[in-house]
Amino acid sequence: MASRGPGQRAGLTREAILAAARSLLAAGGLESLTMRAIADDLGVAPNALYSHVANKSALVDDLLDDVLAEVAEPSVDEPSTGLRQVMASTYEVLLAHADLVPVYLARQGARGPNAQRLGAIMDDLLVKAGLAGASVGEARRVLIVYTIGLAAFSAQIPIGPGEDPPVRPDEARDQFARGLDWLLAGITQSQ
Amino acid sequence: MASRGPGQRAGLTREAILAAARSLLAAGGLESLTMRAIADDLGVAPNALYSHVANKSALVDDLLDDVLAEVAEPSVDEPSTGLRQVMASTYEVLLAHADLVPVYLARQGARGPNAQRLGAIMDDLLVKAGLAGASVGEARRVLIVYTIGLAAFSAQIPIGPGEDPPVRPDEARDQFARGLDWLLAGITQSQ
DNA sequence: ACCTGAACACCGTTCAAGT
DNA sequence: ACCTGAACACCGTTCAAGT
Repeated sequence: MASRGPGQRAGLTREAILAAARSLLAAGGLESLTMRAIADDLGVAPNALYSHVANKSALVDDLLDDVLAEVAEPSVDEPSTGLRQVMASTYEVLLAHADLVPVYLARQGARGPNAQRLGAIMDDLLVKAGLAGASVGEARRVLIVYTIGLAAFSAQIPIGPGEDPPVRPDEARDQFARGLDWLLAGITQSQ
Repeated sequence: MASRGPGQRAGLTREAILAAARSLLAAGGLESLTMRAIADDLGVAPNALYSHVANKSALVDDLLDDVLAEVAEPSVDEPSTGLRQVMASTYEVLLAHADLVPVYLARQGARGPNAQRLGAIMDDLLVKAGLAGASVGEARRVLIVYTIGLAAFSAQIPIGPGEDPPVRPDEARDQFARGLDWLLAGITQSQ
């Protein structure tokens, strides 16, 4: 390591920091995501990160919203089908980033631009399904909570009494789809 | 503080430690629950706790299962009503311990004796409702995930896009009940 | 068996200084 | 503006010792 003195640039970027955070998360899970580890991977002093990120919390917020960019928008206008598509895509994206799911749960649950975009899409479909007023927001929240919750369950984060055998990915997917159908049936038939 | 030397008893108990942990949690939330703070409240050195608790993780596990002891068992045999009762009671108990809800989510989600007991009760009701085989466990997990998820949402832990006004307790309760009805309708009608 | 003092190996974050 | 060194105020946990 040819060392830099103070004032010498390391070419640090916000995007480079996020990338390092992602690979750290993928490799060692949530508990290995520390500012010091990120700095270490980038060959930089821990406090150098604070020139590009306000604090760890803001960094994690960015991480969470970035993932939601991968969620596919529905390809049809029919409400039930459309909702099934967005929620299924969200579920798959969350499973693909299983290490982040506990963060969505414990933390605020993403409030960035991508979360906003998906929320608006869901609301549109719910209105098309005949919901109005407060029940639109209610149904949206129920669907989101259900999806993150099931993703947490499928992502090896055991919930509830623990005798059950470990869930296989395809079984988890079926289970998610079945519960989602239950919910959508209840939501649409209640109008 | 008349100080004790090494070897002198402080009258420490596992139950006293749990009580201190609970009040710390109630006062300052999850982030104020540290081994050192517990020790401080009990007038004891931090490492003294390790004579009564294996580690912080085990302590939190006990905390989580203790809360579930408050959940009321259903008073009727009719499956839908019984399930509505257990889940509603669980929801209320979780809301009464809002500070613990993120822990249920992020962490394993309780595997102690009380969690087992409630799981068995739910399974009984689901079987009475006509479910069989794998769908019993599926339905139970869906109901548990939904209940903890909605409790998290109601307990001021925002989930999803964030324009919504803060949810009032009674609104949250209504929302939980509505989604639960959706789920139960879907679960029972699918048989 | 139960507790203390001291220490280890960490955290996130701030501050002053260098270029 | 971007980075470093050093430090602050914390963590959970372990180890050796005292009674």
